[in-house]
Amino acid sequence: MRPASLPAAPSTTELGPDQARQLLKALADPIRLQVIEALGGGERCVCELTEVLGLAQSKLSFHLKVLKDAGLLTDRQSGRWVYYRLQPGALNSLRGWLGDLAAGCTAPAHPCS
Amino acid sequence: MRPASLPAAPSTTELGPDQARQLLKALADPIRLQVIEALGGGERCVCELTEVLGLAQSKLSFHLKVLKDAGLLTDRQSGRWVYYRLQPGALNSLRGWLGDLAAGCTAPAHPCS
DNA sequence: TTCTCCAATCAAGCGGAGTTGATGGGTCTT
DNA sequence: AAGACCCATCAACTCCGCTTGATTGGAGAA
Repeated sequence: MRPASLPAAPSTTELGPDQARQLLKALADPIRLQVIEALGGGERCVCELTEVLGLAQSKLSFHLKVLKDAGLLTDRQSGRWVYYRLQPGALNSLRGWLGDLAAGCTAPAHPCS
Repeated sequence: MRPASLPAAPSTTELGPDQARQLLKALADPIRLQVIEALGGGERCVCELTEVLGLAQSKLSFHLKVLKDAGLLTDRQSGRWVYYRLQPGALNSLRGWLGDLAAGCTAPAHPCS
């Protein structure tokens, strides 16, 4: 059994439907979207995010885990703080996946019965 | 200044965060993803989709409504059948939105306290 | 008209994601 | 050492999305 929890290889890797679903689900939440946007400005520690977003520490930790498990975030511990940072490759992978999905939208009508 | 790392797909319509969330949520379901993929082959009526996907009529109708409300599908009635078809612009809009989101991922570290 | 078929909608039940508050582990300070 | 601080995790609860089965409406067919 692998150590697991490394769903996101670097930059543009082909991701399977499960990983894509996990990314979509992770992004489809207003709080997690705020986290993403807040981290768009750069690496931040949890204590800072709780202030900026006005969230309970427990709640924020829960959503950070969801984002991390999806491969959208990585964390780094420094002293007693934990810094989270975006993993831009994940967003681009999802973009590529959506492109592949959209690529199969040309076909003739298919009369029924 | 643009990161200039991606071809910058010109999104058809700028969508707000609410619409983006709705699209993400609609796509983050295995059944609805199967519907999307099935419709990638072209327009299909509901009765056909129930057979192909092996779903109860009621269940399929529920998911079709979710996808339609999100703007991913359009429907057309012909006789007593209803045909559903993909709305490729929605996928591309979401792609563009993801691109904008990923565009803000370059920033310096931000030491805490 | 009545009957059959297709699809949307409804109500009820179920299950899982999200929230809350408390606890525990880890690190630095005193 | 003890204490303060940051963060993850846990248990209990709420709530909403999904499922199920039945009903309704609409459009042909007999």
